[in-house]
Amino acid sequence: MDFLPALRELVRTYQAFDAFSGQHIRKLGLTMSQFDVIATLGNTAGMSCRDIGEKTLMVKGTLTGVLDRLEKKQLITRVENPHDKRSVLVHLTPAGQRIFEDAFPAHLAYLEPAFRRLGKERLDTLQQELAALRQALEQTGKS
Amino acid sequence: MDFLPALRELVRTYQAFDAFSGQHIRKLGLTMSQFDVIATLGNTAGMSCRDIGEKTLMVKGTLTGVLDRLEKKQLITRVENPHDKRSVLVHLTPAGQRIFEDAFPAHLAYLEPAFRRLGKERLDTLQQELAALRQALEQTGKS
DNA sequence: CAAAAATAGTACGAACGCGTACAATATAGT
DNA sequence: ACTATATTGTACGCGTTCGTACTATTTTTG
Repeated sequence: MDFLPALRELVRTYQAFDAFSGQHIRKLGLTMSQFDVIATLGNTAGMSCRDIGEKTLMVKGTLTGVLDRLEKKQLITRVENPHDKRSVLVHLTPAGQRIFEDAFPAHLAYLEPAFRRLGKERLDTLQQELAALRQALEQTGKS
Repeated sequence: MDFLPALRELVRTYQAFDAFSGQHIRKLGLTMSQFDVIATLGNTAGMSCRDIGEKTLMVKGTLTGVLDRLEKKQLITRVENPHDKRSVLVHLTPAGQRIFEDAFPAHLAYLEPAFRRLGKERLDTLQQELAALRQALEQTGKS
């Protein structure tokens, strides 16, 4: 079975999205990962690294570095979790909150036209087939 | 329009593939990028960096480093192109050729069961929808 | 309760990935 | 021919990504 074309298209499309999205975000002085963390942290009362990693799909080792740079930019703070001294709670600072309120809707508005071109139906189909492939990969990986 | 779920699935699926594929390739002492270059170079009489980059979707700056490491491993060589002194021709060494002949089919065989689970039809659909999304992204990026 | 196993986060090294700048060479335009 | 422009690859810095190892805490178990 010749799955290489589909595979190739997966990579190409992912990269196209990454380029398209990243181009906009870099203008705000952020990286995709940093933006992702800020978007995740918005409208929350603080999250552990573990939870952030789960949402953003970053492994914890990666997250440490991203948080370090966000902390240096004074967009987030790390405070000790009183209930579990192993973990920390990550919060947006007021400056981080401001970026969330400005940049997040702006970025959605930037992305929207591209996805609108596809239409809801095709987008749904795409999502389903992607999920099926992912499951196939994860299932095969286990066995 | 709520495109975030589809977007999220794109990223998750890409990462799932990357993890699944990379896991196998790392056992051969290669990285995905290195494997990609070797697979591209197999059955050719040598290619320029430009062409390799086009096939593997790496930007030239990235490629320089990957080629450096492959050269250090003595899997490729860089020879001057007599027709155009700006460019170099990248070849597989005999050792590189051996890896291509062994690892490339082995890796396809490793990937195949996962894709087989989806079936040809769903795979085709997936490819089409991905291509549509990519075009939408590229079109929107231009205008 | 004490030892063993799990969990949270950090530290670190290797490799990518991208943007920018740069040197060498080719190609166009005049 | 000569200059302006484009192309090829490298150099470099910043940030990400991953795997592995490690410390500090829970949590589980015997």
